[in-house]
Amino acid sequence: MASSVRPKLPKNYQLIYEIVQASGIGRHLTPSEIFTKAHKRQPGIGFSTVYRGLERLRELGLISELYVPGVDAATYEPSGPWHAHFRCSACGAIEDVAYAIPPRTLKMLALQHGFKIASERVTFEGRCAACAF
Amino acid sequence: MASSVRPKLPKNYQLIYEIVQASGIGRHLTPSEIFTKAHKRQPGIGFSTVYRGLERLRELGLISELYVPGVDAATYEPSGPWHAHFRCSACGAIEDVAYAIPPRTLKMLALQHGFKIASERVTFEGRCAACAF
DNA sequence: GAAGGGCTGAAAGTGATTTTCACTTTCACA
DNA sequence: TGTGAAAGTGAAAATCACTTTCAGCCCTTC
Repeated sequence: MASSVRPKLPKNYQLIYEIVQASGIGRHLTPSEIFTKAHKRQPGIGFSTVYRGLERLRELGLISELYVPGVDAATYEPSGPWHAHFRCSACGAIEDVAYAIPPRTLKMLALQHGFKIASERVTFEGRCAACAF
Repeated sequence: MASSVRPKLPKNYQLIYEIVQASGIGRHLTPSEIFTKAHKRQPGIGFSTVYRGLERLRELGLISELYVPGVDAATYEPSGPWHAHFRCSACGAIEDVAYAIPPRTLKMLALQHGFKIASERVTFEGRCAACAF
């Protein structure tokens, strides 16, 4: 389905979506970075539109939002398979990590505590390869 | 060691520490809640002192900081054994969950990616027992 | 072609956190 | 016990991310 038709998406939202897509999985953009990029392509676009767009796209599941401790802005990335994130406490880089908590474990925890788990967020912190030494 | 001597801690920081301790593991306080409590015991204490104290205590590893998506203030809890957190998307409650990613897994991931993991944060989201139905 | 809903940008508002600054307290050591 | 340096302090202002509001525009639908 790649860049399949999405006829109902207002063009500004489409633009935002493209920007986040273009950044690729593994890059993580803050709203203001997105705004800057969007503004280049569409001068006159407003801040609020970017926020609204991000919210909408998130609702639609097209992008996902990510809160990383130590970064006070939310960051966005294209939706993709579940994965964890790693943040280097030295250089601040954020890396994707192919890891998800096993479904069996989730089920067990949910059962134990009596709640329903809809999503999980896993973030590691430490030093990346470049800063590790 | 319980409330062991910590001769080097300025008394305001000590106070903050006590407040967070007193809240107990599993309770999660925001800086402004902490400020309010501190202010009762020590009228005249300033906001900045609370923030500074929290920062210091965190550096010392005496308390831990927790960012929960959907809550825009940081929250603090006494340091304790590693555990995950669960946030109910309906009522906003935050629960502790006794879960940590197995050390073996961490080691493997670290090896794979070439970084050193110092800490992990795991947050689940969904509906708590009360809201699940 | 008119009605109505969704979308828009600008600007003001909100609330958490950080910074600044001048003053006070604490501490190590002579 | 005196002394200077370093650390801690509170108030207020600044910053920063984000949200809300509002009046106008555009595009679809009838």
